[in-house]
Order: sequence, then structure tokens, then C-alpha cells
Amino acid sequence: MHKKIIDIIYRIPAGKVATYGQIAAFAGFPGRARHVGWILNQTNAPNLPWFRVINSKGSISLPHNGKYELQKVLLQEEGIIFDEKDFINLKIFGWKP
DNA sequence: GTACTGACGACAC
DNA sequence: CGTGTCGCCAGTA
Repeated sequence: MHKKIIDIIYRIPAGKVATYGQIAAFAGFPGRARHVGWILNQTNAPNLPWFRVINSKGSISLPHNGKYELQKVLLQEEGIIFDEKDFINLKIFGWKP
């Protein structure tokens, strides 16, 4: 099942973001949002756009320890805009498969 | 089997 | 939006 979820994440296009629940559901595991995050924290697949995965609120789910900033910067590099509260507008940047 | 953890989600205030 | 509660399930001990 790791493979399936990883495969879905690889399909997220640059400039877009997807939510954990969205990925889980699209991979065939509705309600398994936690597994997506769990797998991301476990696997170290090359060129995996893990930074395009965020929670349903449209914000980064990492603690502000540096990786948070890394993800934010990587997304901004792709043209994604964060508002003053570090939230992403999913209406605009949400991935719609 | 039980208990706890975790990059989550939906819903109610 | 912020908080709290409950549900979810693979891993681990």
C-alpha cells in the first residue's frame, strides 16, 4: 500500500498541493489520512514531492523546526502563495484529479 | 490481545 | 479561525 500512496504523490503536478485525505482517498484508502503522513515520515523516496502534501485546512502540518520553512519555500518556488497566516488557498492551488 | 503514538479529518461550538 | 472530541489504522512495545 505504501507504493500505491507514493505513486499518487508522484502524480501531484508542480504548482499544486494535495491534502492527506485526498491522497488517501484517491489511492483507494478513504479515511486513512494518517497513513499518508506516516508513510511520508518513513519513506525517503527520491524526488518525492512530499512538500506538496498538506492538511485539509490548507496549512503545513510540520512543527516550526526548519522543515516547515523548507516546505514553505519549496512551495513558494513553484508559485504557490501563502497568506499572512501561512495558509494556502486550496480553491486556487488545490490539486483536482 | 491491550495501550499508545502519529506530517489527519469531520464536526460542533 | 481556534479548540475540543471522536474516529481512523499501521507500527511498536
